[in-house]
Amino acid sequence: MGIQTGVPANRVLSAQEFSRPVQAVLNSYASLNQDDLDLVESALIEPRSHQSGGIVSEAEPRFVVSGWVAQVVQFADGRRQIVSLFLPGEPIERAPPSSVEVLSLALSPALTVSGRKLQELVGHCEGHIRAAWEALHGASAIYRLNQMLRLGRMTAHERAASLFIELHERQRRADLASDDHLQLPLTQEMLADVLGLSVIHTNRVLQRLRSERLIHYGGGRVELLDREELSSLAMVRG
Amino acid sequence: MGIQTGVPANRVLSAQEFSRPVQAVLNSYASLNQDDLDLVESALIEPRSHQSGGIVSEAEPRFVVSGWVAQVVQFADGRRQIVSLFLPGEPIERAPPSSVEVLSLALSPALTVSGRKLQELVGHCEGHIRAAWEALHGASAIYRLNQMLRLGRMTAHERAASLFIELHERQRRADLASDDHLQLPLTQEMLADVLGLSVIHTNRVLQRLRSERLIHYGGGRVELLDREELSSLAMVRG
DNA sequence: CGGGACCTTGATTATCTTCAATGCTAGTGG
DNA sequence: CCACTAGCATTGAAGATAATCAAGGTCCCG
Repeated sequence: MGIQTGVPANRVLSAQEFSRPVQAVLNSYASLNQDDLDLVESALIEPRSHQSGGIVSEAEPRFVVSGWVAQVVQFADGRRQIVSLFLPGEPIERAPPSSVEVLSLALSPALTVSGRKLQELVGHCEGHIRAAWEALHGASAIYRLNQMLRLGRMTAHERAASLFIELHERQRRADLASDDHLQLPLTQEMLADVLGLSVIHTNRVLQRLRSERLIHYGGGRVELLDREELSSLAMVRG
Repeated sequence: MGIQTGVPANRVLSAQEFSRPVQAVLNSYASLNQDDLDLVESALIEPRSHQSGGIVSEAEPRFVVSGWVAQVVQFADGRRQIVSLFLPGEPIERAPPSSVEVLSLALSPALTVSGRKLQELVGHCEGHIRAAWEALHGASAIYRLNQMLRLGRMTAHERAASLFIELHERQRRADLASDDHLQLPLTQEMLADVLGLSVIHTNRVLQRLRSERLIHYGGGRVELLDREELSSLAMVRG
């Protein structure tokens, strides 16, 4: 084997355990009945665990179960851009075969499962689960669009607000966030690579958001103190 | 009918005429035989013409035949971002159903055709035309990635170089560009909205590229005077 | 000739990056 | 327990990059 793309999860994990976030996300798009939930649980196979910084194979469709995965582009001169993030419950997209190398990396210790079998089974289904599957895969296009708008036309301050609002919503779908908290297992350097900013400026932007009492930041979590204001910065509305 | 999404082309256009760029682009991905070319010609239907600034319907898959089409996001405060461009021969992507409104607009007077029938026919095909169809639709993911990298990590100077290199390559596929020229039917304001820059800065970046003798610019065309240097700015290599 | 769309210029300000240090905390080995 | 280290967060100062403001200029077209 050439590149390390994760190892079979050594601890025995119950299928129930690692299918929960995927179930929750699907359910958030179209409510699933017990049969659907069982289908998901039975179809998610081959858990693999990835060390922080490890490459996640894109050879087959995989879902993130825990930890965060990102598509990263690294330039020759050291600049790096995180093109998209994949959170627990979300499918890891295949990178386009491009002139630049795009790698899917685990940003923290992570666990993924194969969605190959689920994809097949859902292909033969109708109804809610099919709709949920399609909405789930359509969502990544929305996140990409948001990311494009952040990088293209928003100020640093707005970018951070927009990202936090989006990440919060995504985690709510996976049932992994409370009303006003979200997990953020990223160093400021990684955050900078998502936002398209220098680490130092990222740090100052976070400080400003804190001093404006819009967020609490620290310990790998963010608390949204003023969703109104953050949303308006993110231009979700006017 | 609510929104004007183009009118049936009034002049009688030969199918040959408006299928040429699509044939050329497909052929650039996997060389087509005469049967394939005929298939494309016979399957492209319902030409519609769009005035500059007109909305292009995304209700069904359409190809651009002439003129440029763009996906545009407009913010409440006037900021605008062109998220992606569609050149002659290329398929217009469907925008994700998102919280922000994304419109496909003709940036110049444009002509489009429906690819509905072609999509169906290719679905039953094997071989080169199928491969070409898939490569064609995969290409848009690459262009999106390039756009993301431009906006995220490149300087204004690099962004412009990268865009011109990309547009030149895309036009070459459609057989619409010579070795070192490309069409650029955009005002500097539109260019600014693609590059994520102010109009004024865009203007200065163009001047710099001219003064460095990397391009000639004007008359809706760009001449690439130093592809080596432009490519290296675009970080296609080193 | 007047108007409008587009391009260009200079001056000023804001935003963001870079460079160079410093602090903090957790882990490691003596 | 105490250096010692490594990774991460923070700070200040300086400088580059890009936005904004305010005019002009050009060209085309009615």
